[in-house]
Amino acid sequence: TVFQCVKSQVIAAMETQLSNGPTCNNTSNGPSTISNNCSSPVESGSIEDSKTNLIVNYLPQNMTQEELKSLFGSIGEIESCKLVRDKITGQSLGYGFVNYVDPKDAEKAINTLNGLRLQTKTIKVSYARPSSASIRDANLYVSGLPKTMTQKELEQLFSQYGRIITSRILVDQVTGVSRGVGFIRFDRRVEAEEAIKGLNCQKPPGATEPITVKFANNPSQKTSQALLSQLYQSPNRRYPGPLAQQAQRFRLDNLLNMAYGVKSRFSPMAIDGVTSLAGINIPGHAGTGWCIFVYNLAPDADESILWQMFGPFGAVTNVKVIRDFNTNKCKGFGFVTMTNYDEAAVAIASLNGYRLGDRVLQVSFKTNKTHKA
DNA sequence: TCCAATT
Repeated sequence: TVFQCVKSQVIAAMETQLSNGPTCNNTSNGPSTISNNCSSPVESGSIEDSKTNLIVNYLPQNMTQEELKSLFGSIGEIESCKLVRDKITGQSLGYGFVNYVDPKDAEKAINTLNGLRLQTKTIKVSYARPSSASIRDANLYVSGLPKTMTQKELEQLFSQYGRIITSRILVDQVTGVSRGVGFIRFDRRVEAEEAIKGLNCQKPPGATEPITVKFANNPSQKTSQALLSQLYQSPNRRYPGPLAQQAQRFRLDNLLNMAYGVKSRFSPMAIDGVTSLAGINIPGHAGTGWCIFVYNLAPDADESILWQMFGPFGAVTNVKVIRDFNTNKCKGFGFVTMTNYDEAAVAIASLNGYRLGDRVLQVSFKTNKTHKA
């Protein structure tokens, strides 16, 4: 069976060479990392590790850098903030960096925002390791795993080769049973290389078949290749003169739309319902989104509770707890701004009457009162 | 047989 393992890899390598067709994978789920895999300065032992710089993973695909800054800005003053995007398509790669002014705010952000549910994702907030080539391309793809192997057992098998940053076993979306494939991300590439040498084509303890261990594909590269491959097949690719450029741009937009549901700022499809309604006086609509009034918050309520309540319903661009100027305690209400009307409406319908502690919340679109009653 | 983890 070891021979079969090697043979299957040779065939797989051939197929990789041959297949450049478009792909569409929108089936990603949230993270399922066991244990605390945060890279803290203490764990990595380097005195030079930043205590203010955070990496944020598993962000929703449609989340913008402004929304990221708004979310983490509710904790404390931000020095800089960056959402990482694909260099070619501009698509969010689902992670970003937040650098605080005060290390205490970075710690607070980990404690309050790590594990926050946003739409279909559960975000991960941890200290960013110092950027270096040695930590890149340290992700392994593992296949042929026994269906009974757990994530913990997978980590135990690989942990002898280095520090594991994340691990995951893919499961059937319907049955929840293991698909026998997974991922292991090590702290360093050299650790991943050693794990391949030690575990590829080997049988895990108790297993009847050997596993395959190799470097994982880079999802962002795959995205770019699929899109460029389609662009290359367009009829006017041989004459990329001035006239063709607008069409190319348009074509790329349509490809992005079809493949990923993207509405880029160049596309006519970016003109959605909210944009076309701008200027019309509608309750709760503030031009930049839909403002929601939240009443009956506790005196100690803070912004994070609003993010936690409204974030799962869709794109939230801003939250604010109204506080007494002198006591700094919440005056019992706050506001949430959401980008999309539909998501705001569902959030209101779901959260109005919601019991938070011993209080029943009142949630509605903000009304436009010009004077006090 | 592939999840958006290093600016």
